[in-house]
Amino acid sequence: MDFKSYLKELAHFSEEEIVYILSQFQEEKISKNQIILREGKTCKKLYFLQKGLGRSFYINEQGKEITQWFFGDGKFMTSFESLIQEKPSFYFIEVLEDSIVYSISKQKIDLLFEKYHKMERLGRMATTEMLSKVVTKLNAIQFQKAKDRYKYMLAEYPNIANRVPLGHIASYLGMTQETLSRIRKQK
Amino acid sequence: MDFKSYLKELAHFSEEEIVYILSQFQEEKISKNQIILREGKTCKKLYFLQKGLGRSFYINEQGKEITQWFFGDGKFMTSFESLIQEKPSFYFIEVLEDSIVYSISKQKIDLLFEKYHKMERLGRMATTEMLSKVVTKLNAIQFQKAKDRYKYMLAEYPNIANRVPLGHIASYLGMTQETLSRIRKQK
DNA sequence: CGTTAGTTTGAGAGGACTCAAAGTCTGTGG
DNA sequence: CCACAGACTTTGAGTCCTCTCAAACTAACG
Repeated sequence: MDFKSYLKELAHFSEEEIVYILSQFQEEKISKNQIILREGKTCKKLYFLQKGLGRSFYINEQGKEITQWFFGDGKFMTSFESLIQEKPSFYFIEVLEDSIVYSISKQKIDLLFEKYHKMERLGRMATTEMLSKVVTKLNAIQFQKAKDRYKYMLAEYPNIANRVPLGHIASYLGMTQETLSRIRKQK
Repeated sequence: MDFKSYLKELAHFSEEEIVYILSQFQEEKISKNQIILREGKTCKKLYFLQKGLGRSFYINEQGKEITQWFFGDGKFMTSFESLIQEKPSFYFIEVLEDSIVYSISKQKIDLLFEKYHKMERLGRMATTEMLSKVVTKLNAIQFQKAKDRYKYMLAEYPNIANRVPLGHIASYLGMTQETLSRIRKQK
C-alpha cells in the first residue's frame, strides 16, 4: 500500500489534508547497507517505507548483531521508543535493499499530531498494530522449538525469509545460524 | 499513582474534564481468582487497576497455562488487541488479588477518544509504553539463559515476584516451574 | 578469479525439559 | 485451634535440543 492510500483509507483524511500532510514528508532514496540510525543516537525521524526493506538490530554482550525487527513495504520504520520518548536508541537501523521512503522529522510529526486529532488516532492505531505483532512474536519465541519459530517466520513474513542473510533471520528468531541452517535443510 | 493523578499529570486534563471523564468510569471491586475475560470472548472493557494485581494468560497446545502479562497498580488492564480491534481474545484475564478497578466500556472509551484529542494522545502514549515493555521482555526472553530471565523479572517487577505462585512466573519467563525453582534456590 | 561474506556440516558439551515423587504450605471444616 | 485435602514447591534422574567451536564449502562481488 502506498503512503497516500494509507492516509486515505486508514485515517480517512480528506484530499486537501492529504496534500498538506504529504508536503511535510520528504521523499528519499536510501541505498542498500546504509545505516540510518546508530546505537546511542536519538532517533530524529520517522520513515514510511514505500518500497524496500530494513531492519533494526542491536549488539549484544558478545558483540553479536541481534536482529530485532524487519521493516517491509508499506510500514513505518523507526526506533519507536527513541523517537517518541526522545532518548538514545538501543538499536541500529539498517536498510537492507535499495529503498524509497517518506521521511519526516520528530518536530514536524508532533505538529501533525497537534493539528489533526485523526493523526493522533493513526499514531495510536499504528502503535497498537506494532504491539500486536511484537506480542505475536513473543509468543512464538517464548515456548516454541527452533523449528516452529522458523515456521512462524515463514507464516508471518513469507516474502522476507528469502531476501535476507540467514544470520539475520537466525538472530531475529533467537537461535544460532547453524541451528537455522540445519532446520532449513530438514524442512 | 491513582487514576485522577494519572489523568492530570500525564494528559494535562483540566479539573472539569477530569470530573467528566471519571464519571464515565465505574468503580468496581473484583475479588481474588476471578476471571474477567475468557478466551474466545471479545473484550468489552478497559480497566484501570487502582489497587491489586492481575494477569493475562493463554492455554497452549499441551493444555498448560502460559502467563502472558502481569498487571500491577496504576496500570491499565485489558486485552488490548481484542478491545481495540474488537476481535475474540486469545487470552484469559484473571484477577490474582482482591482489587479495586475503574472500568469503562469500549463504547464509552471510543466516545472519550472522539471527544478529547488529549485522550487519544493518552491512549497513544499508554500503548507506546506497553510496546516498549513488551520489547524489553522480548529481548530478555530471546537470548538470555533462565537465570538472567529471572533477574530481569526481579528488576522489572520487584514487587510482583513474591506475590504470585511460582508457576505463573515460570510460564511468564518461558521456563518450567522446576527450572525456576532450582534457579531461585541457587541465587 | 581471488577475496570476502555467507552457509553448511560435524562433534562434543551443557542447559533446560520431562516425568516422577517427596515435601511444604494454606485454607476450611470439624 | 487442629487436622486434613488440595495447591504449590522442591528434588532427582535421565534425555534431548540447541549451543559452541572448528572447519569445509559455496556464492557474491569487484
